[in-house]
Amino acid sequence: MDFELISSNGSGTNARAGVITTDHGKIETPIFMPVGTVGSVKAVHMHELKDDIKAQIILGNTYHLYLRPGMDVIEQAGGLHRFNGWNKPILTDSGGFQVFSLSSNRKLKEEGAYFRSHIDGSKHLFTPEKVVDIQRSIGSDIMMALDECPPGDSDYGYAKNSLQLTHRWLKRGWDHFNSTEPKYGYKQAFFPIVQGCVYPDLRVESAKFVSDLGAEGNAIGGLAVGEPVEKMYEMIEVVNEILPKDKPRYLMGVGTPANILEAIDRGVDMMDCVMPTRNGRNGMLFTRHGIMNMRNKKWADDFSPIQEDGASYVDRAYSKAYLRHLFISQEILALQIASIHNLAFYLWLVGEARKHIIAGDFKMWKEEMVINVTRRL
RNA sequence: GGGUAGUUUCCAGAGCGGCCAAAUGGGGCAGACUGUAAAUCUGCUGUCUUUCGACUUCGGUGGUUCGAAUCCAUCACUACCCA
Repeated sequence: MDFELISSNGSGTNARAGVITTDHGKIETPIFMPVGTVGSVKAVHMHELKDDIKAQIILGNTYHLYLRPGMDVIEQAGGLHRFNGWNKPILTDSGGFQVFSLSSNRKLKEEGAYFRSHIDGSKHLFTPEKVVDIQRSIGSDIMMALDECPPGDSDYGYAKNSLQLTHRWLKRGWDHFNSTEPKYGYKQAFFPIVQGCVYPDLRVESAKFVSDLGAEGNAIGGLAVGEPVEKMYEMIEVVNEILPKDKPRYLMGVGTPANILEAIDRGVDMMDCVMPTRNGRNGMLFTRHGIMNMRNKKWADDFSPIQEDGASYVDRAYSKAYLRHLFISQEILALQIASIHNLAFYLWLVGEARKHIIAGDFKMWKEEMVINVTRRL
């Protein structure tokens, strides 16, 4: 994996534009990465992902793919790219987020995280090494370290202990990564993850620890997990002050359109989030003019296009009234339209951000766009 | 023409003398959702009131009772069965 910085040092902003090159193609940053947990971006076909949404990289999840269909199937398929038909870059999360989201089904020990499967209750152990092995089998272009993602309201003591465990795991995962080989003939990168909750000194310590590994890219985790949004922005600033400038920075699991713009402003290059797909399936549409809840009655007789100047063909192919009807009728097409729309918007948003970074007027454009995308329509 | 069952808040449907403004489901209205156990979850859904609470409702009318959606009489209507 290679990262080329094309533009940075804009006035009043730390925003950067760059290009990541992987064996499955290039990624223009800043980039938003649609989430395809079990190997599928929910409700969206691969051709829509490529041609309509213009996704450049998608996510998969180690925990979910390991449980189902299992590594034997993925390996027989020749890796996830061949299995799901996505021949562009794939990044896999390690299962670290499931340490957080499935906290009632897991137990943390020094050796790793013991999970009970949410599917059948069976017991599994995820170690930092095993998670690397699984991601080797999946064949993701970028794999993530196993970490503990503590809740946003964790106290300092918990955060400190958690961070130390994450760092010990990180060292083990990194060593294992460096002593193993890819299975499918193309290169894989390993991203370590900065933790430390909302405590600047822990974030600084973690950012230094992570930077010292010299990985090809670095991630910021443990944000947007319940802490105030201003804390999140502060932590991004603290961490990006330390993370190497010549490596991509990946802010994990963020966020709203406004969050994304603010993160880019603070020097983040990569982001992912379930929000455009999940909230889309639940009737929420993000646009450059504001947010629409498509189930609201006010759209019932609004026959104007979903978004006249939208980034996807669905924006002009269907009306607001029709999309509302589909949601109210619980038609599966509603979920497809909303998912395509939201993802296309997210990709458009980061694409525009990139243009404005290169043009040098990102800051001004961002200030205005943050107001627009936050508005309720 | 005869018989039987029934008529409850938007719909379906509980309720069988006080704990009923009335279960439950649906529908409706709104909200939430941030490295996906989510096509999910939450709230509201007679009127008035910020709350407490007050008021008007269970086909119509008239009774019984301290008290009726619940018991009685009668009228109207609906469904099914037999002619």
